[in-house]
Amino acid sequence: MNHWILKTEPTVFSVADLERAPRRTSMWDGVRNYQARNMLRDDFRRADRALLHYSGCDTPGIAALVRVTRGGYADPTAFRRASPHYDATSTRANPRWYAVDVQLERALARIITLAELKQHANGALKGLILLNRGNRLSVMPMSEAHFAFILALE
DNA sequence: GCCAACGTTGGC
DNA sequence: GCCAACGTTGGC
Repeated sequence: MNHWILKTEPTVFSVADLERAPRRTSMWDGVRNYQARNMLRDDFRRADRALLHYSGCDTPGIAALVRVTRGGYADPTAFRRASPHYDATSTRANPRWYAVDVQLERALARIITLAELKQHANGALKGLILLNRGNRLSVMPMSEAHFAFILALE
């Protein structure tokens, strides 16, 4: 089983959106970065677990625990002209972009802030991609040890 | 294939 | 609002 961090701006997509969704499950779509795309397409598996990370907000940090319920499949938003994520170069026969489905396992009792995670950047969380300087990836792999450590901070 | 310019991300 | 970092674009 793989472990992931999924980054989102809470004003765009939040834990509340997952709570409202049928079966608390949403498509994770709109990713338009090749490195992230490759992970969604090739490495995401049903039953993988992921931490939802809020960025671009007052208090960046980990907000929820989710489960992957469907591995990579062609991102349908790339096919829709009206979608902000529309990409004419992505076709059903040869999709360029991929999505996965995630289900909310639970919101965390509190936001585990990025500032708090950084305190462990040279210790237990050494190597965590989220903490890399200038990191902009919206989908990141993480080790099971890092995953467990972060949850234990809750 | 190189690389400068540009746009975007995202923490602070 | 600032700025560092990065990805993409496009001219050559």
